[in-house]
Amino acid sequence: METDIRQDVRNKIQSGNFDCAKELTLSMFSGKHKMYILWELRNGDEIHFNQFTRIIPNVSRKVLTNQLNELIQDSIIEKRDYSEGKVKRASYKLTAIGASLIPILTMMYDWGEKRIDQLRIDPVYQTKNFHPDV
Amino acid sequence: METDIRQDVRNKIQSGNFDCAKELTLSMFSGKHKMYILWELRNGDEIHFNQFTRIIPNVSRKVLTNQLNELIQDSIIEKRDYSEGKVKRASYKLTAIGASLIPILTMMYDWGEKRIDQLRIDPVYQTKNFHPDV
DNA sequence: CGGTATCCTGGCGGATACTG
DNA sequence: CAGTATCCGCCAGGATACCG
Repeated sequence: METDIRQDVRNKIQSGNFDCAKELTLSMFSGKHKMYILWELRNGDEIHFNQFTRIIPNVSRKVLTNQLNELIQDSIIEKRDYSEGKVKRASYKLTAIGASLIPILTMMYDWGEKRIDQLRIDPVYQTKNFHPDV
Repeated sequence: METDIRQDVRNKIQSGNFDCAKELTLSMFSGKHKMYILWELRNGDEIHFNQFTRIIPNVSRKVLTNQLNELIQDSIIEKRDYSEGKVKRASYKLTAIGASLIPILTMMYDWGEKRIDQLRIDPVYQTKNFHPDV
């Protein structure tokens, strides 16, 4: 099996199969906390590592590091290092490429908001879809 | 753990936490073959089950059924049953809600195409990002 | 402070065979 | 034809502890 969509898409591209445009885009933010990270960075602000750990509910540092590194590898964000001696300090912000992804997230945000409103108003969804066997 | 983003988002919404708009949207097409399915349906066409099995590379019927059913539960697609006697026949097409998702996929497609072009032109990505440790 | 290193687990998705 | 049923392997992501 391969559930790693990033690796999957990379392999396709490297082997000359470029028929995966949507999948490439999806793979940019399909990690569990990536949308959250990108959303926080959307204004162009720099955010420090420990800020993320405080903002994102229940992320371990390992997982956070991992998500950030993947975003860096994909040229979506970039890291700045402020370390002095033993005290490390790092901040992250969007690259130009990453910034170009924000409109998509905004559309997704809008779509989701509207859909949530529908779901709150129309209780049919609750019974018909949230409990399909009723 | 819970990697099931659909369930995750549902739980949030049902428990009154509506702060997951983007995640809800993402959860609509984060199954492995869902984007492919939606893309094929984007014109409003009806597509039969076995057409999908031929179009999508290497899907088992179980997985395909599963992806289709999740999309139905989420009111993204709807099923029509043509069965006569023992011979089953089913087709699937977008709902209005599903159709409203297509512009997002289109944006993702466009973004991915542009990004792929960049990657083909700029070999730096190959060394710097596809092999981060070089 | 900002990471690594280890170990572990739930569940997605694949393979295969059976059914109406 | 269009599914179920069953079994299984893999890996993202969580917990925890250590490091410079």
